[in-house]
Amino acid sequence: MLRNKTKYALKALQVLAKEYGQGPVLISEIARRERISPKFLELILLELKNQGVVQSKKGKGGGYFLARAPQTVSVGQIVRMMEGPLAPLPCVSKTSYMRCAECRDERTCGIRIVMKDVRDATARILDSTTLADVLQRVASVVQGKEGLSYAI
Amino acid sequence: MLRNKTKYALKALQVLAKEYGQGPVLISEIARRERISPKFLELILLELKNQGVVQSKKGKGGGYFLARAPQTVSVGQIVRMMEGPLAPLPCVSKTSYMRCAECRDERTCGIRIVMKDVRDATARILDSTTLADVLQRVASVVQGKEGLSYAI
DNA sequence: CAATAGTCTAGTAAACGAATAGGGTAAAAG
DNA sequence: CTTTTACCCTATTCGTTTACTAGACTATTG
Repeated sequence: MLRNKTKYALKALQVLAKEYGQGPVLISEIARRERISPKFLELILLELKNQGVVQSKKGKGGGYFLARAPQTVSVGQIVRMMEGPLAPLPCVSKTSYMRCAECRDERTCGIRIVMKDVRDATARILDSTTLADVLQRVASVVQGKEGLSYAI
Repeated sequence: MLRNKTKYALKALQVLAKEYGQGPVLISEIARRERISPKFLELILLELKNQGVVQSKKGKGGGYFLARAPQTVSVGQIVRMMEGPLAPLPCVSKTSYMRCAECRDERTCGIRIVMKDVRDATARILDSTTLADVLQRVASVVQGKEGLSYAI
């Protein structure tokens, strides 16, 4: 499960992607639109800024905006920033591999083999989906092109 | 990331799957083979027993054994038991759906659309992989049929 | 009955998660 | 140049979870 922090980061970036090229957006505006605690969101945006994903402007007319075009920011990048590796186990992570202390033979660890598949599938999806893609898929749903709902 | 508890549960079940049909295996034996704290493993096996995945026998010649054939126990079942839903967000879980409190319109939430894909991919892999499959894939690696290693 | 081996309840130290608090600093308006 | 607007940054709180550890209890076997 993703942390709230990660979910909020993605929601905020979705807003900034939508407003991309139209000047800065206030923290309070994002918070209002996504119903997130403004103070908590501030922390999150600050972290995204330190990671170089967004930029900010102070004073009147200030706010946050994407540092790069929405087509160049993948969901995978953001999730890794906020959450750490995508891999279900550290021993299958490509970006921050670590062996399991107790594992005798990594090569023949069945759990690892399966979890590597999961990691690869997750990475394939998240790394190939950009903020622009996300906006487009939302637009498709609104136009009734994509799956309308799904059974709980 | 999976918890140690989940990883240990899967490792223990892998051992029990290998020994399936050959009588009970001692907690201490599993702990030794997988280098897990025996006391912690005890708690985990107890939980698996209460969930009906394994059975036990007390006294001399006792130990734990699988309650069902390895072909009928999926990794997905075990992960859900120990970890909860596979879904990265509660609003895309099929087994324990819950809406996000702050979400205005779930249907047009971009994050949700992407995370639903991740959930589906994960579930497809974990629910279609049984303990027997895991053993077989390990055997394949030992025989040099499957990917020998992969770059870190 | 003694030895074996699982059952079950508690406890605990450390880390984590989700905020909240509040003063600091830069930029623009007047 | 001072006020207002907004972001900047550090610290703290508080409840929950994680990963164990301890130890007494109970059933089975020989």
